[in-house]
Amino acid sequence: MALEHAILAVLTRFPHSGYELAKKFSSVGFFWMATHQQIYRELSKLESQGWVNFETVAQVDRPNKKLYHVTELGKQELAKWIAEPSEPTAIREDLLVKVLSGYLASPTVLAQELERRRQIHQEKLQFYRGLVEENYAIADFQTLSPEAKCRYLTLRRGVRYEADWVEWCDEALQILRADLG
Amino acid sequence: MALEHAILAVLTRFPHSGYELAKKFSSVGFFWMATHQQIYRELSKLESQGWVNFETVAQVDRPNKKLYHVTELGKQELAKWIAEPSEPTAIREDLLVKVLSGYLASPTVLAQELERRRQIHQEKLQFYRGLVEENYAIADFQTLSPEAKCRYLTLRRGVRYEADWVEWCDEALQILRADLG
DNA sequence: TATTCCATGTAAGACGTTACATGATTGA
DNA sequence: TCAATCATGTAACGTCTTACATGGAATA
Repeated sequence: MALEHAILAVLTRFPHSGYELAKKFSSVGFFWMATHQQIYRELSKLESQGWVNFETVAQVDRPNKKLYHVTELGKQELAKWIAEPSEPTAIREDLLVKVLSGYLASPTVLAQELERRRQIHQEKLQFYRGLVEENYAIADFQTLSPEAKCRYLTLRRGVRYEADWVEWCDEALQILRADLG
Repeated sequence: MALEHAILAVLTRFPHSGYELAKKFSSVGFFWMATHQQIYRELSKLESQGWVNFETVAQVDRPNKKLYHVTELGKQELAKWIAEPSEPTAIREDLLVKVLSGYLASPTVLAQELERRRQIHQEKLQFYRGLVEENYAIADFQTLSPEAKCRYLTLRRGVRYEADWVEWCDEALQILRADLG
């Protein structure tokens, strides 16, 4: 399971509350999706394993929060896990099932769905590209610290992923367009 | 849930036994992963909903099998489901969590993992490209039937997906290489 | 006045993974 | 003789999703 390790990875950079983690893990800007319920449950487990601990931070005009930190044990666990080989994530994509059997529905319906998906991916792509420009507008990536290189590479994966979807949607629409009459 | 619809989609083309479906849904050549236990469970559900039915086929020298067919009701359900909008699949990729916190491990370990992944994706890519050459070695895709177009497009998605991973692995290895000493 | 944001949780159910279970046949 | 293939399932457990629940502060 990588959710627990994804949380450790985020907490290694900065301490976060459950609420803050939940926002990160549900935003387009992140490559691991999880709901707040998953986060809170994992945090309890991580704490009972001694991989994280928390301090309660009192706040004025808003609820107090629990700020979680990674422990040394947590960092060791994360490093250990990184060294283990892992398989590619199984692909489970609704849209591909729909395209495979798309000839059963009207061509218009399928084309609309592809247009819609194209737009979603286009928006994510622009968001990611904005992050690249803001944070990595440099000529030589070798000047980055190892940590910054690692973060850049995950962002780069996001850019490629979304761009690839947009291009495929365009291909698909072009091939299906002739059937729209 | 798309597993039930993925099964309907496959059965719409040809009748399959649970065993045959399980092979398809666990192979590299398919874009929806499921174990045989999931398949058998879903088939029972689909049958009690009246979306599929089966005939028992007696075989010599090997166990009998249940050959499942889609019913009219099942086809209608599939067409209905295609028309509903669906969101992109949430990304949950171990490797990206590892890369994000990769600076905590030795650079060699991370590079090895990336090499390993590159090879996995390269193999899948070659497999998909082989399928394209075998089945769609044509100049004009407009000559394909709507059904064949749809099948080609899912395969095309696979080609793009694997190629994109390979290229990203190369980028990542190039950027991380300097830290390997 | 209604909605969103902050902040944390419980509970139920759907879905996915891993292990267990059987048994004949075919090929190395 | 050992492993793999064909063929179908049960059981237990782990993970994910969806709904329910609370309550003050800020904003529209």
